[in-house]
Amino acid sequence: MKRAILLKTRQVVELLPRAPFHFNATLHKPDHFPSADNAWEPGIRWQTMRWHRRPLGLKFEDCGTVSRPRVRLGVWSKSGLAAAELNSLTQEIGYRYNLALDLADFNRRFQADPQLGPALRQWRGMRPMSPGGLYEYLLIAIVLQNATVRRSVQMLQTLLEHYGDRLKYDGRTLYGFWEPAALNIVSEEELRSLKVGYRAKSIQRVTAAFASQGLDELALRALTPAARREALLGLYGIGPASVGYILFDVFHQWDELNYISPWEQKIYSKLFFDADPETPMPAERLLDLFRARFGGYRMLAVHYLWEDLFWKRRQGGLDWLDKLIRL
DNA sequence: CATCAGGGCCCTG
DNA sequence: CAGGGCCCTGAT
Repeated sequence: MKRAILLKTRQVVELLPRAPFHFNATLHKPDHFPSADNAWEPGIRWQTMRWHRRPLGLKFEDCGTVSRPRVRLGVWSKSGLAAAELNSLTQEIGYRYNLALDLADFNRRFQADPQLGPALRQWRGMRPMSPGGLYEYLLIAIVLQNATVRRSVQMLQTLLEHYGDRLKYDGRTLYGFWEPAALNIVSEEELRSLKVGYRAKSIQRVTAAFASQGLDELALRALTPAARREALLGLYGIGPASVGYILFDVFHQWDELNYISPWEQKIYSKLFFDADPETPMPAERLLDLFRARFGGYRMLAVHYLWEDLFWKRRQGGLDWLDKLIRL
């Protein structure tokens, strides 16, 4: 096992998200598969992150309320960040966790929706979030493809163990994602030996896009949605399902919902039509419903109901859902 | 034991 | 634009 890197310098920043802000429903997504780059307990999330090549350990602590939100962010590093670095890091975290997102229009518009209204009240102030950058998300999307959840978990774990950093901070040891350049020199054979299968080629080519072709996440943020989609679809191994997730989670396109995969189709059919998962509604019919009911915020609306469902699943009793997830 | 499909995507015809 | 093939794994 790799030796752990000790992140011994801690710096603290106070974050003030725009109210309303729901700490736990923002900082923990029960539908995400578990991975060793983060940990959560109510009121606290630990998350590793690489910023300007430095491996960091983050700790978010809830120190406020939904209407008076305050988050203490601990930043652990090897030797401390300069003020400008800490500042740019804080900006980026604000972006990735949508801390400044104004939900007023969204909340107003759907408060009376018989299905969405109650979820908006229960999870008032929840935002989507994506702790990693585009590169990390692409890797996660690739290991999700055509695999059961358990296998996806295994593939990411193996990749983190082989190419990531073991980071020790705040009494925990978590893995940090590798720098694309560090993986760019690895052969397809070596990757295949880690049992990622045919995904090895996608991993290599996506990594090369960052490490040697200069793909720039910030530049993609500045593109129009259509150009951004096209650029992402141009990446080898990235198709409509992965792009849909990325445009929403990484690029914050709240109305992005144009593709429904078969397993999601079953869940949506049950949620919105109470249909038996064995005989789901046609995906087109679901998409029409979303357009009509949630237009402008299609995926954000569905995100609230989806998270609500997966929080409920934690309490147990959703056998039909457990069967569809098959951990 | 063998067979099969899974939280897709690429490539071919 | 439909359909076959792809790595591996656990379920059947």
